[in-house]
Amino acid sequence: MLSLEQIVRDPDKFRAALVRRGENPPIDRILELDSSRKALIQQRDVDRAERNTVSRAIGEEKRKPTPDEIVEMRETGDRIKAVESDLEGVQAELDAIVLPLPNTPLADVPDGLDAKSNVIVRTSDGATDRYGSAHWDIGPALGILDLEAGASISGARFYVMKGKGARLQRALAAWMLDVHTEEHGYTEIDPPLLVRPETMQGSGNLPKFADNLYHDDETNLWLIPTAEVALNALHQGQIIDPGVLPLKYVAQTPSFRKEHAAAGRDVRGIKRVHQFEKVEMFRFVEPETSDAVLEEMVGEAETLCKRLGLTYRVLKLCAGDIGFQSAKTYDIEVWSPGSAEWLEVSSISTCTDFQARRNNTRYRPEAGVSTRLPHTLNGSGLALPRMWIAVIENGLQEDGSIVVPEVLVPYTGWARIETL
RNA sequence: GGAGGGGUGGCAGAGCGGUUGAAUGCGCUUGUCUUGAAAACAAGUAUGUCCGUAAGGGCAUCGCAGGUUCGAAUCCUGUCCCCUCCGCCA
Repeated sequence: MLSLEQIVRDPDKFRAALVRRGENPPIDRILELDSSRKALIQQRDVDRAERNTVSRAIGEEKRKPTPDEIVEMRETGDRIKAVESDLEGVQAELDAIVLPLPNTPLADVPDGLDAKSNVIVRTSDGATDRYGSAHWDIGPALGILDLEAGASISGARFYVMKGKGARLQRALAAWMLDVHTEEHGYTEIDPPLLVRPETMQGSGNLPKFADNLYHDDETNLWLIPTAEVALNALHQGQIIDPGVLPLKYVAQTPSFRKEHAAAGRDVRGIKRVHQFEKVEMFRFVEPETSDAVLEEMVGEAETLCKRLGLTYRVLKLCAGDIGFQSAKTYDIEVWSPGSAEWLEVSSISTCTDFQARRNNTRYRPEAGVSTRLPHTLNGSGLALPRMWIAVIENGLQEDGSIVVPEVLVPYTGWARIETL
C-alpha cells in the first residue's frame, strides 16, 4: 500500500510515478476524500472529548447524571454515531482506491510500458545459438516426465515427474536451499501453503489478483502463488526489535497459480503450469540498504546459474513491466536450447516499504526511538520446473542421455540419466 | 467433532460499570551515591491518529467486530486465536 500521508504531501510526485507504470491514479479524488476524512475526525473528536469530560466529572463527583446531562449526552452520542458512519464511508472509498494502487517505481527503473522496454543488464558467457530437443520430447523419451498422466489426474498444465526426473528436481531444490542457508546466510522456513485473506492482502495479491489464486470457500483460505506471500507475513503486525534486521529467509514451497491471464501461452511442456516448486529468498532490511541488497540477491541467484553451467542473462524490468508490489525488479533468464528461447527462472524485487505498510510490519532502529517501516525484498532462487528444463535440455548428449551438472551429483547420487 | 478454561503494556500479573492508558513486580533508560561496578534511592519507559512551525493538546487502542449505557478493560452477542481433557487421525 502507498502511504496516504505521502500522497497528500506530494501528490504530483505520486501521479508522475504511477503514470510511468501506465496507471491513471485518481489522485484528486484521494486528496478530496482525505480532507473530508480529516474534517470528520475532528468533528468526532470534539464530541467525544465533550462526552469524556462530562462522564469523568460524574465519576469524580460520585453522583448520578442529571436528566439534562443524560439528554444532552444522548444527543452527543447520536451525533458521534452519525459522523462515524460518514467517516466509515469515506474510509471505505479511500481503501477501495488506494489498496489497488501499485508501488511506485524507483528513479533508475527504465521507462516503458511493456517487456519490449526491459533492459539487458548483462549476459553470461555461453552459447545462445545452441538448439536441441525440447524437454517435452526428451522427458517422456527418458521416462522421467509424464505429461499425459498430469493431464489425466488434474487436467491441462499439470505434470508428473518420475524416477530420476523427480529425483533431479528434488536434488536441485535441496542444493539451492543448502547454498542459500550455508553460504548466503538465509534461515530456512517451511511455511503454510494455505493462508488467510489478510496475509494475501499484506503481500499485495489481494484484492487485485484474486482471479489468479486458488481459494477454498469453506475455510476462506487461499493457496499461495509463491512463498513470498507467507514469508512476507512472518512478522505481520510486529515491531522488530533493535539490532535484529536484516532478516533473511529462504523457503522451498509449491506455488499455485490459475494462469488465466496467460491462457494460450507456453502451453507445451512444463514451462507454465498451475503448480510448481520454487525456492524463494526473502529479506527484511533497513531502508537505506535495500538498493545494495537487491543487487546482492541478484548475485545470489546468478551464482546458482553459474554453478550449473547455464547460459543466462539479467534483465532490468521497465516501469510498466514490474510487478504490482515492486519498486524495482531484475529478471534472470536461462537459455533453453529446446524451445530456443530465454526462460525466466527468477524475478528479484525490492518492494520498498509497500508490503511492510500493508502488513503493519515495523522495526525499531534503536531503543527509545520511534518505529520505521522496513523494506522487503523477494526473489526466486530459483524456480524449479524451468531450471529442470534447462538442466535437461543443456545436458542432453548425442546418444540421448543427460549429463547432470557436477554440483548436483552429491544430491542425485548419479551423474547421468540414461536412455531407456 | 464433544466438554471446559483463557486472551490486559517488552515480560509476568492485578483490575466492585465511573479521576484506569491501566495497580504491582521484572526488564530497560537516565540521574543521585561510588575510584568503578553492584546495591539502594529518584525519575522515566506502548502504539496509532488528528490539530499545531513548535511547545503542547484532543481522540482511539486491554485479541477482533458489533451492542447496551450519560459512561465499558469490566455487562451482552458474534468471531478469531491459545490451552486442558475426550474422540478421531498422518
